[in-house]
Amino acid sequence: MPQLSSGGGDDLGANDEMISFKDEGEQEEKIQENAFTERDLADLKSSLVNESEINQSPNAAAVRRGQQGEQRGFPDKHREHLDVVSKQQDGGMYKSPAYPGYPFLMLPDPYLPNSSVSPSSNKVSVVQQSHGMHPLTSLLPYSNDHFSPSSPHLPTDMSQKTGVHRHQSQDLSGYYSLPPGGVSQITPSMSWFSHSLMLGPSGMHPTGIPHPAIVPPTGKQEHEQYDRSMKPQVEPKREKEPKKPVIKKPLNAFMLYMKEMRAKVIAECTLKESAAINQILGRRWHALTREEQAKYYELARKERQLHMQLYPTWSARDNYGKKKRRKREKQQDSNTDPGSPKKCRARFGLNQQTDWCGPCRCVPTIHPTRSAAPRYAHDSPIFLLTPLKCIASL
DNA sequence: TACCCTTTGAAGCGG
DNA sequence: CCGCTTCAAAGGGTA
Repeated sequence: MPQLSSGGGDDLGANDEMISFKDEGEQEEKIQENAFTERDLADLKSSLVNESEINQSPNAAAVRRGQQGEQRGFPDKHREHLDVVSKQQDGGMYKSPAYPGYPFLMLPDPYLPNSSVSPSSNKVSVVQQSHGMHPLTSLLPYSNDHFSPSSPHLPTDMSQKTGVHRHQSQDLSGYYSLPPGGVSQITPSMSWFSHSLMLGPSGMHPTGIPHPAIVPPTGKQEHEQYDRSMKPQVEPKREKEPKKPVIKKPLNAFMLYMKEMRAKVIAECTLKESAAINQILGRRWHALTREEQAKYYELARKERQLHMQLYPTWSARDNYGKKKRRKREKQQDSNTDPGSPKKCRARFGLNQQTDWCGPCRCVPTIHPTRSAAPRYAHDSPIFLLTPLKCIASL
């Protein structure tokens, strides 16, 4: 349990981190709260999953993955629960002084011309709640940050350029507010893509608006994604033979969290190495309260829904093999020797961890067994006995 | 230049 | 169903 580890078990992390965060006091507060809210969060996450599983959507999203029984929707019962959460988030965590240091409140409103900008937040998504916009939407890489009419990233001539009437711009104030009838009902705010769910031959959104998840199939694509893909590009070259763009995976909750918080962590600790930053972010992620995590889970879920709507035929498998040989493959190769500490959990089982090798017991992240990832949010390691306990026991 | 590192979560695959 | 793998972001580090 991360909360446990954050209370005392995370000492290891604190030691090796050698960094003091501004939200330490805040975290202590959270720890107390977490002591009795873990199950609530589990329930919440479970409900999020259930919501996605129960409500069948008759539209393209359902068509896309209906065959695999994937179901993303919102039964009213659960949505009410979500609404409560959402209200708590909107009115609570974003406004309440209980989270004085929460970055969202510290970030300037990007739509205010004189708004001061965080020194290192140029690239980070900015969450803002004013203007009737859902406070979470701007975390979405392909949300208002790119589509808002006042966004500096938006090529104002895009619609002219592409001949697309972007009537949806104003409606994006609530793109991800879920319709009463569930996801299957495309909200007016989502109608900007509902009129044409089918992708063009190139995978580009039919509107001509480059979806942030679409990246050029070049080698650089991995680092030229959401943000840059939205910038106006004068590229007569690409007219030649547009290769099939790569549609990236939608970001999960933690990725959204990282995307938002990276700049803050970098600013606080002056680290730049992403591996180290990500370690910190991972610990912070576990230290988040249930509301805070739920926000990102919900956001990620909505992003998946949007992604599903935009690319009904896309599959995560489409991007398999896009990257080069991975580290784990090499590890596997090196682990082919019989004495290797491979798959101890599979060999001995959870009940016989004493038989596990050292790496299996105490190296949670780099060992292959880490890949036994929870399949659903409610099975998040937060709520399960995870190798993190090894860290705490060291 | 290409890959590694590092994190969590989602999805796909194979047994 | 379970275990495992891959990919998603990011950018300094490394070969």
